[in-house]
Amino acid sequence: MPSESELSDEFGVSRATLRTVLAKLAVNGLILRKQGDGTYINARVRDINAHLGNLWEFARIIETNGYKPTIRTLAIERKPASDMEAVSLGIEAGDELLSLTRLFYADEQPVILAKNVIPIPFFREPIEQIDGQLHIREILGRYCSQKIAFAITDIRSALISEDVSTIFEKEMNQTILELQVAFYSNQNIPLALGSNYFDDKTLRLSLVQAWS
Amino acid sequence: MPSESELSDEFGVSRATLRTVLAKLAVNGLILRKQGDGTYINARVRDINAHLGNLWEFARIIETNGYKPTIRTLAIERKPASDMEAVSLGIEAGDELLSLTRLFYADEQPVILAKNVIPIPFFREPIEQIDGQLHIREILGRYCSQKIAFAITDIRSALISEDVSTIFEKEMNQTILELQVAFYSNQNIPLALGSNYFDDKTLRLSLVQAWS
DNA sequence: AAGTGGTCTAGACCACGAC
DNA sequence: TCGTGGTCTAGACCACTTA
Repeated sequence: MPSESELSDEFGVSRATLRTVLAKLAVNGLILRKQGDGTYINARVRDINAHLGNLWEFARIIETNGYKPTIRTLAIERKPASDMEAVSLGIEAGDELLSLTRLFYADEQPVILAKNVIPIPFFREPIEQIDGQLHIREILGRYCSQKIAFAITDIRSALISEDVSTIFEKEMNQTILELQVAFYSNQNIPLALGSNYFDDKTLRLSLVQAWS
Repeated sequence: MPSESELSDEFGVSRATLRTVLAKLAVNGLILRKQGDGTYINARVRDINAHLGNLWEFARIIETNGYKPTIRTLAIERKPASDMEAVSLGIEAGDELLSLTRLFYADEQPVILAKNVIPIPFFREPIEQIDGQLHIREILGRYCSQKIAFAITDIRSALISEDVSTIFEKEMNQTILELQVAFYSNQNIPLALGSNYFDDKTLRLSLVQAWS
């Protein structure tokens, strides 16, 4: 790649500004930087699916695995919060939640079952109009005026449960990945929870870490 | 937290320098920054185990799960590269590898079985002297003069295999996490591979992602 | 020796939130 | 309105690689 000076000239910005951009590419390992040498594009990382800034963009993960992603909304409904959900969300058990169940397909094969819950009080608009194709980040933004600042994910292995095995058309005794996510605002308020069942026999879940 | 100006005064550095430090804390979600308001410490994230810059510091993960970590070296030996290893490492099948098998304990309970392989030609020192307590990064640094620039990890679920179930003292039919890692230099040269079997019933594997 | 990225400075203005 | 973080500039020097 061209040097920092050349690039900053080309784009008409200062070198400091350009460096902040390059730094963001570097933490994802998309470019490799060598002092005294130059900057190189990392082809190996370019084709990896989850860069852990977009771990929850399932459609993108499916796509980079080489499949055509489609999303089917299985259910949008109200339901009371369970004890565990209430604790995680900092609300009372029994408080109303919006529950959103969606199924992601890789080509025609169902591969990710995604269940999300959002406390009803966050909604500023009637929940009947929700577009099931949207990412949680967009749903929280559009309908709740909330912005996700960070997310904490627990990754577990599990035996496929009966309902999931039916949906995925897999035999029991198969294992899957369970991704339990909690999304928070920059006020540190829990905004939403996600329970995701990931068919890791069909899709690769790859993460990239880079060090400076 | 004090404002950027106060902190830069206190430490006697420019505000730009201070901001690069704060930015690193922010990508791990350790601090939350609000324009027009201030910077806040994120207590929720502080106690999480894997910040994905240190996903492979297993001892640290065990520690933040509330256990005392200990490492036992099961084997340090030479062995020929399998076909798959050869492809991943960009060498010929049959080329010699150093194979390092280690077992991580949480208190007295074995929880992570870590197998690593490094091509023998990388070593600049006799391999008999390797300290089994070291992190791969340190082993590659000290004995091979190689620095890890980035790593790609595949996360999978699996049924516990017979040997692992014996080591972990678990019943068969249990599931575990399989973490397949490849480490690369900033020349994009594969340096080492890791196959890690992670008892996710005992340890929580948590990841944090933060957005600006 | 020349060119690269890494670090740092001392300013400036803007967007935003709280008061 | 004031103070915050977000963005940006135009320079400087250093550490390092390559030739």
